[in-house]
This record gives sequence, structure tokens and C-alpha cells, in this order.
Amino acid sequence: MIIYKWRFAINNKAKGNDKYHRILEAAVKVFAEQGFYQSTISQIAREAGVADGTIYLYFKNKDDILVQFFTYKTKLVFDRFREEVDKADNCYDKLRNLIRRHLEEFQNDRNMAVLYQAETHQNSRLVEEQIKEMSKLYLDIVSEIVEQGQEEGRIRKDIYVSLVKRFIIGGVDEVINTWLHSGGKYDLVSMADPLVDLFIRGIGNTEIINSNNSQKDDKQTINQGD
Amino acid sequence: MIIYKWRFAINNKAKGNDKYHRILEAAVKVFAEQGFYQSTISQIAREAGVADGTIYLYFKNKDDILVQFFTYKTKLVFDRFREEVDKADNCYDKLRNLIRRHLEEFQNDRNMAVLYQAETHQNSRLVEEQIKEMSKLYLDIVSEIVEQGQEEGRIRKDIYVSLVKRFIIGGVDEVINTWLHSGGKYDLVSMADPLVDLFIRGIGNTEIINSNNSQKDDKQTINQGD
Amino acid sequence: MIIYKWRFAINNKAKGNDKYHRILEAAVKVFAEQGFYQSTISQIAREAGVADGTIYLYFKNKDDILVQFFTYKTKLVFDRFREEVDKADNCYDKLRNLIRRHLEEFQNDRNMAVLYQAETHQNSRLVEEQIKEMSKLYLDIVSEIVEQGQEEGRIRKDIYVSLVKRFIIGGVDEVINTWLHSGGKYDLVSMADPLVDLFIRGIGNTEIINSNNSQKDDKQTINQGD
Amino acid sequence: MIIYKWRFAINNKAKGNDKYHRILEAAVKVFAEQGFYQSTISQIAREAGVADGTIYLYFKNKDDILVQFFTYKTKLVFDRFREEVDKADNCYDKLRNLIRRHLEEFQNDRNMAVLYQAETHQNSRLVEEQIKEMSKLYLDIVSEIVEQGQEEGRIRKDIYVSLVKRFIIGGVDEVINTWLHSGGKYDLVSMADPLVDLFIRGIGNTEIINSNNSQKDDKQTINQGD
DNA sequence: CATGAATGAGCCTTCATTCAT
DNA sequence: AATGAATGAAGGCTCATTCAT
Repeated sequence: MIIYKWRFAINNKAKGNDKYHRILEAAVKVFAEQGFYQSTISQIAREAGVADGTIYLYFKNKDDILVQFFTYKTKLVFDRFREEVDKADNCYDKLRNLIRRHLEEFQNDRNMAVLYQAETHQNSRLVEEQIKEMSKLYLDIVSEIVEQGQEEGRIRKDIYVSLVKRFIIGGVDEVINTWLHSGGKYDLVSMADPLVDLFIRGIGNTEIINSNNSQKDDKQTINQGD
Repeated sequence: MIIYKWRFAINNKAKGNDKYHRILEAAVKVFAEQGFYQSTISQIAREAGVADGTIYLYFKNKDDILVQFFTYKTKLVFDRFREEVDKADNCYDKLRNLIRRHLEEFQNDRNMAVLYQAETHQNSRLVEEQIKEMSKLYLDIVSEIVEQGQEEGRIRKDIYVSLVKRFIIGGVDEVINTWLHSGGKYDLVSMADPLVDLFIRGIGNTEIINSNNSQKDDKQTINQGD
Repeated sequence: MIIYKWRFAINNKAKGNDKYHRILEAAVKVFAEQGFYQSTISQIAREAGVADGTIYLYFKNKDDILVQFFTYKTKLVFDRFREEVDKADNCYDKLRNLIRRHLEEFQNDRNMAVLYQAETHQNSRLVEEQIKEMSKLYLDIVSEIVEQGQEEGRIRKDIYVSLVKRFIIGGVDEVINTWLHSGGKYDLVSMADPLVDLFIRGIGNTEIINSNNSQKDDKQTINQGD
Repeated sequence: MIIYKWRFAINNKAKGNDKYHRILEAAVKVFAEQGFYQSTISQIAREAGVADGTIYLYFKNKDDILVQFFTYKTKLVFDRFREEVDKADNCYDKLRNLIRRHLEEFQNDRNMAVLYQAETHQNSRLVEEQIKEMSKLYLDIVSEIVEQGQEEGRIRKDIYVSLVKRFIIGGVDEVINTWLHSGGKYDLVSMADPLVDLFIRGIGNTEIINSNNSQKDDKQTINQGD
């Protein structure tokens, strides 16, 4: 029965069946507004303009809606990040392109942004697998940029790449998170350049820093759990 | 009846009644492990070693447990940040103290860390008010540090303070988040110094940066929605 | 619309339309395997190789499939019992022929056997009417045999015919039921002769019985509710 | 959670909690009247005079109600059969006691009788295990009686014990089944003696049988699938 | 203060049936 | 005649909350 049900579910999707996408969009909207557990199938159905039962023609169950979303929609977006990075040559431009595109995509799909934020900061995740994949994709891109930058001499060599990844992702995430909680009233993409500048130059006044060696620790051995 | 109930509920708390704290700790543990909506009152009661009904002598309802947690327990922790900051003089040391203490406290109370991460990255928050307060407290500290640093000449003046706040909080949050999802196997506090170094100096190679003016934008007018 | 639908539904049956029978066979198979209420129209449709909706061109609803089955298929089988009985002269041979044929038919159509067993031992029957008819048909045959046997002097006269009917049907049914639950691994028909022997001679040792009169009650007045 | 729930569920039962039995009786009544799958939890709850949810304090799920019934109530009854059999000495009396008690118990608890009939004649059983156990218990008693009878010389030796078991159980079951479908208007127990007489002496007229050897087959090799 | 049995609203999910194509 | 996507009523089950003890 499940096999049967899923055969045509896939067919529908392949055919570009709009009902599948209507339900997915509706669900994501409702989830973003109310949270996954406070959302009901009935609300999603109403939002999508279909009957409750119809949802189960396209999705195995409520959880599956979220999983499908992260498997298809979000993955798509993350794949675009790589394209954008590949357009640039030097590491600074790559980083700037990545972050610009990141902010742009999340600004364009606010619901996705909300779900992504919520799901990546949850302990018991419904979409563990998908998050891990996307996370790895993103981290790999950043690693690549940093390593290239080190070769180019544009990025310090006395830093932990795995910490840098968090440093960057964290900054971007927090900028998005703040934007989301502000109601998305301002332009998110305009934060990209100033943010990249902070990533590259830090907040310190260069002259002072260069004459202040107290922080110039050598690399320590840290288990960075990555 | 309700009035009566709440009179002594408050008394209990004032008296430092240990049942109140046992329930709170139990709840936080269960919430951290399973998520708020997947946790049941029965599970919390069992974990705390009390009857289900007893919980309602100390808490108005399930939501209230979370609210109380953020109102008392977490606020307590955030208040300590200020103390720690006040111990230092220059802005770099203040920032380092703040972040060290932050990581330390979150490492010491992993459950709190989990709940904090989850709740701050949710759209529909049960503890909106509390999160906002804590957030403001933290942001104010960072603002203060940054402004002091600018006066001291240790921090660049051509940056948006409100963006810097997110830049710093995001990095710290992400380091904590990664630590949480790694299972908390390594020492979180040891990440403080390298992280502060990144905040201050950035990832860029100073020599290159100083000869590269393309990023040296003047302050733009950005609505930072904070 | 309904009238139209049913006109050709009847035509279909008259025409010996094979889709009607394919669905019927498929349904009986599925019902036998999973039970009526655990079976779904989708399962039947898949088994029959037709669309769900097609079933409703030939059957009024799910219940009707079962009713049709008992009305046509099973009745057909029971009609053969009479033929078989008529082939024999004396009551013993008639009884033996009846039971042999009964076991034979049920062995040849295991699914029918399963449904028959289940449906005849249910309180709230979907096919009350049909079961009653078939039951009457069978009981009448047995009655006839017994009465003929009594006239022939081959069957005791101090017995309740209506009790004898249950005695015989019960034995046959139980033999079938055991066979079904064993997985139908052995030859059911081979049980006919030994069973008939038990019906006729009982389990008692004749010599002992004949010298033991305690059981030789005269016919009592019993409301046998048949 | 389940462990917890079942801890006190068992306590309740041990304490002779009447709510457990009220629900069980109500369920059995509803099941008997409408069939298991047509019965709803709400109907059972209404019949028992409790809330729907209360049922789940005592039973794991709907199926479990039936399982519990067969595990406790019916098993109890079947255990009494043995007691009754042990009261008699010779095999005929044992058989008569068994059957009398069987009819008596089933007459006294009509709902049990209905459920037992339905469940034992179903292919996909919810209580497979329990039915098997009870069936074995009953079959063992009958085997014992027959074997003892053969030693006593009261029961023929040229019969298959395993066939005899079905022969007897079948007769009893069918008598009960007929009684049930008649609406239980007459006295079931009064059928015991005539039925036992049929089991022992068969329906054949002794004088004829003894002069008719055509049926006196020797034991054949039959796979009786027992 | 504490208990935990009882409640019942609410939600997910199934599936017989319909109907536009 | 045939299809199968869509429907929505119905039911099993959970769990926050209450209240008699």
C-alpha cells in the first residue's frame, strides 16, 4: 500500500503537480508562523485549499512534510551557494559572494529561513539527516575558501579552520535571526559587506593590535569536536 | 482556590522549597532531551519524583515551567556576565571575560544551553519576553564594551555597533551549538581565547588588508532593525 | 445515475464479464488473508488489477462484495451438495457423499472456506440472509438423510434430528477449521470416511454400550430453537 | 511512560479495582453485539460509564482489551473444565461433565460465547496466542479422556484421537453456535446429555452397523495436521 | 501540601466512496 | 466503462489539567 501510494506521489511530483507544491508551501508557511508542533494538518490543508486527507496522498505523515522540505527545497538553495562561490576568484570575493547569496536566498524565502533557524538549533531534530548534509556542504565551502585564502596569503595561517567556520556561520546566522525577529523590515542583503569586513578585519584597531602581543598566542592544541 | 494556590506557590519559592527546584531541574532536563512539545508532564513528574498533580502546585501550566526557567535560572546566569565584565579594565579583557564566562556557564549547565539555543531561534516563542530581556542585557554589555573600546582606540570606529553585537553573539552561539551537537565531548571554555582573537583581529592577513582598500567602505546608512 | 450504473452492472454479470469475477476472486483472497475489516478497497483493486473506482461499477459498496460472494459463488457450491447426495441410495452413502463433497469443495477453494468459517461464526453478520439460506439448504439435506435413514432402519430413532444436524455440521466444520489453521498442509478429503464412521458408530465400544443403559434416555422435550 | 502506566494498571487490577472489570465487561458486551471492528472506544466508554481516555489507563489499546479478555476471563473458565473432569472417574462421565460444564459456562456468559466463537473461527486472529493455549488445554483434556476410555475398554481403539477431538469440539461448538444465533432462548445445558450420547453411540443403528462391515476400515495413515 | 485517577478536547491518520476526465 | 485523485467523516489515542481524597 505504501509502495503504491508513493509510486504515484513521486509521479505527481515529477509531473510538476502543483498540489504537491501548494501543500508544501502552505505547510512551511504554517510551520513558520506557529511552529511545527503547534501546527495541525487541518490548518495546512486549509491554507493549501485541499482536504485533510489529500495531504496524505503526497506526504507519508506530518513529519514527512518537514523532511521533504529540507530534502528538496532547502538543499536546492544550498546548492546555489556553491555556484555563487565558484564565480569568484580570490577568497575574499568568494566569501562575500557566499554570504550575499545566503542572505539573499533567506530574505527571499522568509519561511525557509524561519524553519532553518529553528531546526538547526534544536536538540531533537526531525530532520537530523538533512541538516547534517546541508551543514557539511556549507562547512566544506567555507573550509575551501579559508584554505585557499591561506595559500593566497590573504587569510591568517595561525587560526583553526574549524573554529573559523563557526565564527562565520554564527555571524551570518545571527544576522538572519535578528532580521527574522525584527519582522524582516530592513534589507538583509545590505548586511553582507559590512559583515564580511568584520570577518576579515575583525573589530580591533590594527595599529593597537599589532603592537599588542598579548593575544598573539601560538596555536594551542584544542579538541574542536568537529 | 486559585488565589490560595498561588499564595503558597510563591511562598514555596521564597522559602527555597526544594520541590520547586527539583521540578524545574527535572523539567529542564526532560525538555533538553526531548524538546518542549515532546515532553509530557508525566515524564517531568517522574524525573522529579513527584506526582503529576504536584507540578500544578508550583507552576500554572506546562508553559509556565519554561517561563519560570527563563525568568529565574537563566537570568541569574546572565547577571553574572556583568560581574565578570566589570572585573576587567580594557575592552579586550572585558570581551574575553564575557565570552569565557558565557561558555563556562553554558558548559556547566548543558540543559540550559540546549533550551536557550532552541528558544532563541524559534519564531513562536513561549518566552518571548524573557528572551528579549536577556538579549538586551547581553547586547548592552557588548555595546558598552565596543563603545569603550572605540574610546580607548582599541576598536575600529568605522563599524556598526549593532552589527558587531550580532557578529559576536553569533560566533559564540554557533560555537556553543556545535559543541552541543557534538555531544559536549570537548572543553568549550578553551574556545574562548581563539574566538576572541578572531573577533578582534578577523581572519584577514593584516598586511594584505592594509594595502587593500576595496573593503574600507565608509559607514553606510543601514536600518539594522535592532 | 445509480439506475444506469446498475443496469450495466447486471449486464456485466450476465455477460460473464471477467472483470466482475476477477474483482470477486481478488476480494475473497484479500478478505481471507486479512479479514474483511482489515482489507481495503485499494488492496482488492490492486489484487484484481483494476482501479479503485472500477470496483464500484460492479459492486454497490464493500459489504456488497461479500454479499455477492455468498449469494452466487458459495450458493453454487452448496447446490452441488444436493447433486452429490442424490447420486447415492442409502443414507450412509448419502452422508458420506455429502461430507466428501463438502470437504472437497472447501479444500479446492480455501479462501471460500476461510470466509465461510468466519462469517458463520460471527454474531453481527453482513450476510445474515445468505448464511441462513445456505444453512437451511444444508440442514434440509441432512434432515432428509437422517429421516430416510430412520425409515431404512439404519439410523437410530431415539435421537433429535435437529441435534443430529449440528452434531454433523459441527464435526465437519471443526475438521475444516483445524485444517485451515494448520495451513492446509494435509489432505482434507481423506478425513471424510473416518469422520462419517464416527458419526455413524460414535466413539463408544459397542459391547459396553449395549450393556449400559444409563444413557438410553427416552426422547425428552427440548426446545432446540432451530 | 508505558512502564509507569502499566505499573498502576496492574495495581488497580490487583486491588480488584472495579473500573477495570467494568470496562472489560462493557467492551465484551459491545464487541459481542457489534463485532470487534465495528465497535468504537467511545461506545465502550459510554457502556462502562467512563471517559474514553480512562480506558487507556487500563488497556494498552483497543486490541489489548480483547487480549486481556482472553488471557484472564476465558482462561479462567477453561481451567474450570479440568476441575469438572477430575470429579468423574470413568471416561463417559468425564466427557459428560466436560460438555455440561462447557455449555453451562458459555450459557452463563453469552458475550464470552460470542467472542469465543468469532475469534476461534477467524483466520487473522488478534488473540492467536491465547486461543492456541486454550485450544491446547481443551484438546489435552479430550485426549486424556479418550485415551483413558480406550484403556477402560469403553472407547473404540480403531479411531484417530486427533480426529475424535475435532469431532467432539465441533459438535459442542456447533450446538453453542446454533444456540447463540437462535437468540439463546432455550436451555443450552439440556443439550449436553443427548449430545454425549451421540458422541458415544453415533447415529447408526447398532444392529445394522454390526452386520455391515463396509465402513469398518482399518486405521489408515492420515496426516491429521494436529 | 500531595497524590494520581479521571477527564475529554483535540489531533493525526485511514479509507470507503465519489466524480471529473 | 475505467480511472484514480480528491474528499471528509470517523475513530484511536494522547496528554494537559483537575479534583476528590
